[in-house]
Formats: sequence, C-alpha cells, structure tokens
Amino acid sequence: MMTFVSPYSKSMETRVIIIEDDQTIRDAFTYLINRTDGLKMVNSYSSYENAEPYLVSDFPDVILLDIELPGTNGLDAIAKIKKKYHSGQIIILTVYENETSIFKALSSGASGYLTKNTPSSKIIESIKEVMQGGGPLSANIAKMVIQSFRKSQNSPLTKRETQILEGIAEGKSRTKIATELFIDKETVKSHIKNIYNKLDVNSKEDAIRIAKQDKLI
Amino acid sequence: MMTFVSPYSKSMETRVIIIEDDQTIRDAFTYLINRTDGLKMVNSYSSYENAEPYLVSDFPDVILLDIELPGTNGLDAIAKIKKKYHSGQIIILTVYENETSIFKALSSGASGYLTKNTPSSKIIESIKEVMQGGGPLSANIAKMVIQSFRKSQNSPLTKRETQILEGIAEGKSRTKIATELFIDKETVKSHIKNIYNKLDVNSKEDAIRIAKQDKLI
DNA sequence: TTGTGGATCACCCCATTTGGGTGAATAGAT
DNA sequence: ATCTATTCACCCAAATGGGGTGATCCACAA
Repeated sequence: MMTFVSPYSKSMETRVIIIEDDQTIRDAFTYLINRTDGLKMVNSYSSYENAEPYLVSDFPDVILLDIELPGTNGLDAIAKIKKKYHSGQIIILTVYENETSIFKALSSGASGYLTKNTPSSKIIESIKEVMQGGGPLSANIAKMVIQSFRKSQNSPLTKRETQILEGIAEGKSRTKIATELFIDKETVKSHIKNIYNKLDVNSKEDAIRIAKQDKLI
Repeated sequence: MMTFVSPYSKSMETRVIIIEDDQTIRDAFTYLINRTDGLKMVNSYSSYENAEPYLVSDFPDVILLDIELPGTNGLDAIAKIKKKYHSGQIIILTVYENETSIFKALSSGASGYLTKNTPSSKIIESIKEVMQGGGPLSANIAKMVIQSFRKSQNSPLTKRETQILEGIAEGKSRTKIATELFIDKETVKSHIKNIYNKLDVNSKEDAIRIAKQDKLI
C-alpha cells in the first residue's frame, strides 16, 4: 500500500475546514484560523451534505464539526467522514455538554471535544495539539470524561464480592471464577447470594446493570 | 450534616501541597506555585507516609501527587487520601505514561493527570481549572483517554451481531435478548453461532473478552 | 467477652441456559 | 446470479444459575 502525499505538504500548513450551520461562528473561526501562522481555513460548510463532495479535495488535516447540524447530525457525520476520508482529525464543537453525545462522538472516532465558548487561544492551541498527536478536551468536558472512569468510593460490596461481580460481568461462569480465585465454586455461589441480597436483585443481568450504574465495577 | 468551613477561606487562596520524592521537582513546584497570585504551597512531602499526619491540618484544596513514590505508591495513596481527607482535588504528576495506571488513578478519584514535562503555565492553568470544577489532562494523556473510548471502525460483526454481543456482555440471556429485539430466541442463537465463528471462540466469556479487546463493543 | 461481618465450604432441588449439530426461507446488495 | 444478513426450526446433552438451609474459621469491635 502506497502512502498518499498531500499536494500541499510542502507548504507545511495545517489545512482546516469547518462544518457548522451558524454563519457567524463559521466566519469567526475562519478569521481566527487564517490570522494564525501555520493554519489555513480551506473551506467552510453549513451542513455535512454540503461538505461531503469536497471532503477529499479539500484535503483537511483538521475538521471542526458542529454536533447540532441540520440534515445529517454531527454524530452520524463523524462515522461518514471517517469512512470517506481517513486522514483528517475531527474536533467536535458544541454548545450542549451532553454526556451521551460526548461518548458517542469519542467512540465514533473524534479526536477532541470543545465547547463553543472556548477562548480562541485555546482553539488554536487545540488544533496544534491534535496535529502533534494530542487530544484536546475542554476542561469541563475532560471533567465529565474523568468522572466516567471514577468508581464509587463507598461500595456496599466487599473486595471479594466486587472481584466476583467483575468476573460475572466478564461473562465468566461460577466454575471459572472459582478456579481463578483458587476457591470452591460453592464459595463463589455464596458470595453471589450475598451480592444479590446487597444489590436487591436476583439475576446476573440485574446485578451487572446495578453495579455499572452505581459504578461498583 | 454541617458544612465545614476552612479557617483559611477568607484569604481566598488556593492551598496546594505536593507529595513527590524528588526534592528538585518539589522546590520547583513550590517556587512556581508561590510566585502565582491566589496560589499557595502550604507544605511539601517526600512520601505519602510523611504527608499523612498533616493532610487534614494542611487543609489543601489541591494535592499534587507523584505516581512513582517510595513506600505507599501514588495509586494506593489516592485511595488513602480520599478516605482521610475528602475536600481536596488530586492532580497526578507522572513521568511515565502508563495506560493502566492512568485509568486506575482516574477510577480511584484523581481529578487530573499531568506529565512532569508539562510547561509551568499549563500547571498553573490546570490547578485553576480544577478549582473551577474542570478536569485537567495533558494533551497526550487526553489522547490515551479518548482512544480508550474509540470503537473499531472495521468490525467483522454486523450491526445485528454487535447488538446481540452487547446484550451478552450485559449478562442478558438469549431469551431476554430475543424479547428486546423482537425476534425469536432461535434467531439469537443463530447470530451467536455466527459471532463465535467470526471471533473464533466457543463461549460467552471468550467472545466478550475478544470483543472488548478489539473494541467491537 | 460476645458479637458481627467476611470468607470459606456442603448438600438439597430443578428450571433455564448454553453450545453444537443441521437445515432452510427471505430479502438486499454486488 | 451469488453472497451476506437476518430470520426461524428442531435435534441433543451438559453446564449453569437461582433458591433453600445449613456450617466453620477468623478478625476486629462493642
């Protein structure tokens, strides 16, 4: 497989495009980008549909993408862009800080997530970060992402119970869990009974759901 | 429950402590913090054991914590600090960018994660971010965190198969999955057979493991 | 000292689940 | 016209899961 070299590579410029329905914001970003050395706003579009035919020929290094978009929304646009044009890094712009859309965007392949009120110096910095292999996140977005990792500090479950519940959540059978923990499968069963009591459930499925919901595992 | 008000609150200063075994770094951070308006380095310690008795009386807003620490390592220190002293935000300092230690630190309750080569302006900025409820992450750390969310773009599984595998990973029975997808349980079984074939496994557990490992779910 | 909670194990029951086999109909895309 | 995705059917036997009701041992606290 050959490496495709940008026809613009000698210019050393970072090529940026923006897909955003608000013209004022488009213009503001265009101004901001173009007045910065090393950055160039190649084109701006008001919807994914408008941008789609030019994705490849624009040859962008960075794609600024609004989430709230008419037609194809930003979330779906990420997947479509990734399919049509692999080389660009996508940075999401948003006004709403919706937890699920953040995670969907990141899992679809966005490289960064910025709120629109981010100061312009930060925007430029973020574009440069992404070009250097970094992952820009606004402080508030980063907080949400960090919190998504955080486990409950006061779990009702003991260490052993947590260990066993983790095994269950990994789809392991009681027998397998017992072997891995060097205990009898009857012991595992006892622990599971205690877990079910504490969580007030009576099935694997419910236990896993509650445990993930309360961040016990 | 009463709210405990800091005896220092009228000063409006952000109280910082650092736990870090390298004295040069300790001194550098102390200098950096104290020369910044609104920040004050209350104390610095070379190990968690040394810091532990003063955690409460220091009343820190922000705790800068090294991961590679003699005695109690930084990861374990997070949990102990959280137990002894709830009010402070913990920012991790590290030279090594180890994926698992990042996630362990965040799940133990760290509010931010910075590499030691972070420029001093960024450090100050991060402390302020954390005080405003943000979550500071170095660009490279943020990238790793973001990538941990990313799903495989070219999964061997179809949408339906992915859907069913997700159900399995949530501990649901075939019957339950069938009901939720409005299809027969025999159909679910067929899909599972295809999933097992594609992933080259022959059990729930292995399917889940491979799927998570390859980020198919 | 007497609990209480955590972790360990044993044996009862039996419905449900799981994994493997083989085969087939339909619709949609290449 | 072929391939894939999706749907369903029926065979089988072993394993698993959930609910009981017990017991022992140990550590740590009231």
